[in-house]
Amino acid sequence: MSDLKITLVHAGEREVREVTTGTRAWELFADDPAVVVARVGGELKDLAHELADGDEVEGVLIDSPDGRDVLRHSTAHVLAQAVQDLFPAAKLGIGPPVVDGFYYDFDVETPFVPEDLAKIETRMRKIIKEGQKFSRRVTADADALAELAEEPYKVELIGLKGSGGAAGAAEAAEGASVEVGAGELTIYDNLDRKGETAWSDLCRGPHLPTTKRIPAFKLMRSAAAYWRGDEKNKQLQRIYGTAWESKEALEEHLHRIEEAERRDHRKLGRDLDLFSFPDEIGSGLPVFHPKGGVIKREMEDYVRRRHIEEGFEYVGTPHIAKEGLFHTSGHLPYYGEGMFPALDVDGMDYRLKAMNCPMHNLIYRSRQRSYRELPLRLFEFGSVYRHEKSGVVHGLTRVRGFAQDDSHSYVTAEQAPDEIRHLLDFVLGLLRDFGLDDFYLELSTRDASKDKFIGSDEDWEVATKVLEDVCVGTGLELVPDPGGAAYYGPKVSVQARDAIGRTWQMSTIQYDFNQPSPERFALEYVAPDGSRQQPVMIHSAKFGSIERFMGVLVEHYAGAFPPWLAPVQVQAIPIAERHADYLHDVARQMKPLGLRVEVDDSDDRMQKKIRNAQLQKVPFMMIAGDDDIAAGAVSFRYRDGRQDNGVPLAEAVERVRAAVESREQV
RNA sequence: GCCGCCUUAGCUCAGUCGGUAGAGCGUCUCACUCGUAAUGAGAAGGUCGUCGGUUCGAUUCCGACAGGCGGCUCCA
Repeated sequence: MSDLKITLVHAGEREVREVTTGTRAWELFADDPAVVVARVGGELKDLAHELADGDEVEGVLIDSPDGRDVLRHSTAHVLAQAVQDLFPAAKLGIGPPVVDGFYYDFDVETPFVPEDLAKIETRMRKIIKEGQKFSRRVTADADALAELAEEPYKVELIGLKGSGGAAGAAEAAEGASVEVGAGELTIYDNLDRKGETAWSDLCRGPHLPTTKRIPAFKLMRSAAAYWRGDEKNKQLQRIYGTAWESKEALEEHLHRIEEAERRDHRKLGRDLDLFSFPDEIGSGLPVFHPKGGVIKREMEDYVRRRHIEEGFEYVGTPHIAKEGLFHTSGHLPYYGEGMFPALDVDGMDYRLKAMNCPMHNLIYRSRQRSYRELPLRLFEFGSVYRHEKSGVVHGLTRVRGFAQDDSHSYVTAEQAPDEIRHLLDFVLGLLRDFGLDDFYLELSTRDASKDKFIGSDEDWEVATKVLEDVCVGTGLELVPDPGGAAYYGPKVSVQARDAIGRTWQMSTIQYDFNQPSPERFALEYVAPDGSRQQPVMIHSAKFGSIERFMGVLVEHYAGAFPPWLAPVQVQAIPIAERHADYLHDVARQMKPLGLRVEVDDSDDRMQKKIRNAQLQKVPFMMIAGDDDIAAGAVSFRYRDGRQDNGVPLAEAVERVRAAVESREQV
């Protein structure tokens, strides 16, 4: 029983303590029930971990990111135990923590139904109440294989670990590393009050001390998922759940989900009469109603004007082309299954275009180009059609036909960095004008081990370096995305966070040295010395897709658009029928200014009219009764219920006009 | 594309243990004209997603297809 010196780290302060051999981590935190695991020498350990001389120990709180992961992973174990109690034939997959929750995969004969989830949840509550201990046990591979002989998926994971070490396990499946870590193989036993093993699972840990330390959880849904994330593998049944440090935190989480549902653009699109997806047209093919058309037109007008201001020339290209064009561009061999099948026209195969660049290349190539013309910037709203798999179509954010605000800048290699910088500034300014001002960049690069990328290593290196330098120069957060590049070149995308913190990828800038090459479109320009040189093309989409961007805007604003985008900017509401003419007069003064004003002269009561305008999320309700008319004024009501009564007419008109012009929210 | 669930009036949803259906909101008509989120009365509106099967009889049971939802895979 010699003494050990350990360092206790707490809130940035370090305290050296002497403890006796055999001291376990929990003894340091006995007075703090929020500590659920310990960070020892930088690694998370169970509270039952035995301390060694020189250890640095820090308590990890249940409401910290690591603490929540441990809580959620432990809850996943309880889920698995409950499932195997109720469905003894269920084989275990993996059960990692994920953002806001956890899941566990099971191989079962029949998929789970909602009633099963309710039963499983009840069983889980019982296990939690029993206060089972999570007990760690180190095992040899051979012993683990024998013990888990009835669990084929666990056996597979052990085999992968054996073959490839940590890398093998990491590749086994996203999340599989929680089952088998880099070091020794461990099994966690759940011990009941009597100390008997109630259930066991192969697991790296760490875990909560006991199941009783799970304060709040809920099973969310079940769905199929491919084993190890591979389409070719068997589908297992995945149960998703969430777990939190308190009932309140769980409630808040569920509330956030409700809030996201309230903002769902598919629902708001119908409620606000913006767009629809008629069955008769086909899946993923939206139609815009007049009110959605206003928003779409405002977006288009804005982005067309901005492109012209930034030196782009507006062009137009058709929706279909002979198949050979997409062989030349390289799209067909690489992404053919993403395009709609060919149309036979007089024995010749035509394709709906899935991208605009090949056609812009033909505009470039329509005559000889001089270096004096570069950068040559082409822009259009290109309607493209992509044969998205039936299961992925989603509202406006994943459609089969959409308009890209697509541009291609043809530049010399030397001009490329400046052009990219220029485009990035353009994009960021645009996003800000649409109310998105929290973003980061993602740099998608080639995965050299995959053959879906064309071009030489040197060219890829140069292109990637150019993009990276520009990105770093912005000072924005930069996240790498290895393997995410287009087949023809690396890509930088701007990720914008919306009003409730979700991130969306819309704007992209791509560096392409492949399509201009002699094997493809053989684009050239005449250099100052008279030689023929190959330009670089920079693909760029600001909204990305008009449709997707609108969907995101609907959710970002929860349908309450700023006046400049609002389909109806002013809803005029007479107090009584006799006040309608006055408001029609005011509307006549506003309309020449381009303002979208409607007078509600229906025979509803004015309270009802206000309610309707409120539900339609109209930014300005303009009300007039006897008092207003006598004063030559109107009264405003805003969406938040705020009132501003007796505003003189001239001032009222100017207020609306200024709000629209400044693109501010009201 | 794969797995599961779903599809009844314009919308949200009841309902029929197999005998062809209801409500609220909305729409239309009439009356009412009211100071900041729902005036009252009346009416219209559905081959119960489509096609096929079982059955004396199918909206209901079975199958296929289409569309939707939640995931997985994918996302140039």
